[in-house]
Amino acid sequence: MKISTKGRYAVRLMIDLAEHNHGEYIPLMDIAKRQEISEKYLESIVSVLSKSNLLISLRGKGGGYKLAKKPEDYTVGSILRLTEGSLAPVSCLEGEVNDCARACHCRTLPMWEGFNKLINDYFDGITIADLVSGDDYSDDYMI
Amino acid sequence: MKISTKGRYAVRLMIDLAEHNHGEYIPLMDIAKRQEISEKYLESIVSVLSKSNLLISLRGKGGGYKLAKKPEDYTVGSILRLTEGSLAPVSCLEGEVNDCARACHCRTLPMWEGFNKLINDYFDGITIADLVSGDDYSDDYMI
DNA sequence: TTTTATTCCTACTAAATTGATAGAAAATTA
DNA sequence: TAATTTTCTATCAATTTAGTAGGAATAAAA
Repeated sequence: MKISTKGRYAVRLMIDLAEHNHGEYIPLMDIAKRQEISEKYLESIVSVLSKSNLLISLRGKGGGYKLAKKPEDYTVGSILRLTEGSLAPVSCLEGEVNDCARACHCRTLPMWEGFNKLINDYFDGITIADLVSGDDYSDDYMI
Repeated sequence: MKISTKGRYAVRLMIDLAEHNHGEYIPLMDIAKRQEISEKYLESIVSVLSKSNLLISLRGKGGGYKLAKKPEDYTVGSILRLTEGSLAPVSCLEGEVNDCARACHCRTLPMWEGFNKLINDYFDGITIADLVSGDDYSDDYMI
């Protein structure tokens, strides 16, 4: 039950972009160096964010990436759902409809549904703006 | 970010044992058939629960497994932590101390700590007794 | 005592996922 | 035209997940 590096690196990348959010495009290499993450690996992560228009990109000299919105307009949930594929804790909750044959009499389904809601609500309640400040907001994260 | 079959099957196995909790030992094959899970695979899961004394086992004819405690005395959290290895959403929160070099200035650590607490509190608030009844308790699971 | 039923133990394996790496094409600016 | 940067396609090693196989040990019953 782990958040993969894809999701974790994506959040760090978004925080980095928010902390250097001065209107200019920021080359991926700068972020990779600051975050100590391989540029090549970061590339595969940033491409997902870019294709979904969470970021604006520009090729060539002077190019790079910048935020498409204000830091407070990105929830961590939206970033993780994109990069992790889904935040559902069990695969039967991934789609719109639950096509598991056991669903109608499953003893554990309500528990997983409750957990699923808990996860999504938690991460949808945190924005990138909440994370850029150096303050420790841990108390706020505990419901 | 998925709960593996090990954890999910373990919970189903415990529910099955609770639903057939009449003092007799229950052979693993019976559970495997009812739950439609391979007996051989269930074996590897039940051995963890048995070694940790969550279950009482008896070999030979008339043998099998039965609960060591009342269903209401097993939290889902204790079962999942055992079978999943840990419920920590990031590896740096697995041990007693966080030995990640980035920990002291990590922007995301408080968020993961809050999430970690949320997960453990949620599953520690649900017992096997809560799951054996056919009623839909989903509202209770939403905090 | 033999048979039967069961857990317990060790080892193995296929498939999927994770976490990358490599090389080059396309675009943009200077 | 040169330099810089994103974008695209392909590949790959390590790890985890999910499951299988065979047999030894144990206990009860016939």
